Amino acid sequence: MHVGRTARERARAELTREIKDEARRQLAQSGSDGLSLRAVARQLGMVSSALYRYFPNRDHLLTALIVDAYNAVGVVAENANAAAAPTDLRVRWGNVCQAVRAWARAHPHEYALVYGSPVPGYHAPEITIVPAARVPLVLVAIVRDAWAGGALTLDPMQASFTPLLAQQIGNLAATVAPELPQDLLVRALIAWTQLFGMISFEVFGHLVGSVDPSDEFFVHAVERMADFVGLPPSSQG
Amino acid sequence: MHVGRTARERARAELTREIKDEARRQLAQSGSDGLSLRAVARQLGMVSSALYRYFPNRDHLLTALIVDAYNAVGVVAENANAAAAPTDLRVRWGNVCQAVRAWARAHPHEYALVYGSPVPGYHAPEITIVPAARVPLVLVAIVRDAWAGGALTLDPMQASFTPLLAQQIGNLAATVAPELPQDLLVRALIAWTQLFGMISFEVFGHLVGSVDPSDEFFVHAVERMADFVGLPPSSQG
DNA sequence: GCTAAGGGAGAGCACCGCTCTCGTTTGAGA
DNA sequence: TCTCAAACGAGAGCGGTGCTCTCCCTTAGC
Repeated sequence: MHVGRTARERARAELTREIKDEARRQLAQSGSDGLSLRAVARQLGMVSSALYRYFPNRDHLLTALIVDAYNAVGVVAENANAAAAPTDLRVRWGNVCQAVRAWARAHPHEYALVYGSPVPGYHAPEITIVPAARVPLVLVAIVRDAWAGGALTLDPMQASFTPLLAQQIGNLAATVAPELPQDLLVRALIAWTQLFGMISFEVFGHLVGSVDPSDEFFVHAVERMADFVGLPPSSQG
Repeated sequence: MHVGRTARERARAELTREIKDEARRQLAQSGSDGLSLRAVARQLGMVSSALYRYFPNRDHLLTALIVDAYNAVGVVAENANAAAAPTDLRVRWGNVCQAVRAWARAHPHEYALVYGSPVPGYHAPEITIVPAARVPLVLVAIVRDAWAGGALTLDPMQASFTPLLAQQIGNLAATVAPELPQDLLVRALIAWTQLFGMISFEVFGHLVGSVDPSDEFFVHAVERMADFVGLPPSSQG
């Protein structure tokens, strides 16, 4: 594996990882604003300027953490999806939603880094696109399986799309789910935004006055959105 | 009105307002991280320490801006609701959602300040609770009117609530909509989270790969969520 | 073995939030 | 009307930040 890697290269890779680990540790404690390059360097026993050999500036370090966070929540969602019987679509759906929520609650600052306000002056670089798509792709995969299996409890309707929206959804479908009726893809998108809206409200404290703790509201809403996309009742029930 | 207000008191009130205005100006340009007390003071021709006579620290200034932002979006929602015929529930619903989205797009940094990641170490003080409730209260008001008028297109079901959730919803209903079936209130909550999830995704750039520009997706989703809560078709159509 | 690139240390710049001290101004009560 | 405490602005200063630049040592490839 590490053929041709010199000692210097290995040291660089390792230090890069250590910097990210320490940065993630501080991020988890203090949030992205509290993440200080100087503090990271201090913790690693080096001087702050040395850190710039590995990351050109603070934003690049944050970007690396963002990519890692996207991948972390993506893996969690994929595993949750794979843990259920492939034919039990509703359990898969519920597992994925629960897994994303659990990850968000366990890593609120990383969640905020990714799904909260973008860092000022910061615009998501291309590197984040693929990892960012992992969770929605899992959700779409479930809907695709439901459609392919003829299991959906509602008939997709086509009529009500404006031309531009139909085109946008068509383009999106072409890359992620060509065979899926547009109506279903739109419903999945809506469920996707609802899921993260709900999680964000919980993690950021907007549910405190209404449904907090929100565990039961969450499972209820997830079921309702599973209804909304047309998933059949759990085969196990 | 200003009986008993000394010149000093009036000057203090005015300067406090000017500080907030200038802070809001900088917030709109640079985001909350870019908001600097020193820069605000500089712009106002005073020295930074003088600013601490008016706000004990940066967080208090941010809190004032948060309250203002909640009220701003709340007013916008209330006006949009009032602008439609009271009986045309779906138009009211659509107006409110569109108004909130428009405000968010026009003031992305203020939106991020309120609905994005909470500032590190910052926990929403009580003063924000009432202003924060204005938008959801408008949504609930529409659902209440629909229920009171017998206009809803679906029958609320009661069965599927767990005890804790039923209790939470009951408590919430007691303070905002005592006569509303719990099922309807839950549906409104879900629609509320969907609305802000969708707006956050748009403002924070998470829809770039899928439905962007998202105007038409937004109106479609709003209609779908109006269906979801059971609002009847527009009486004007 | 030489040389160029890689990498750490340190000083320094301009900024930040915040505190403290020191005069000045203001306004309310004696 | 005079007094005196409170309110207020200016300035210096502390410890922190991101980032740059220079210096010097080490490493790796020719």
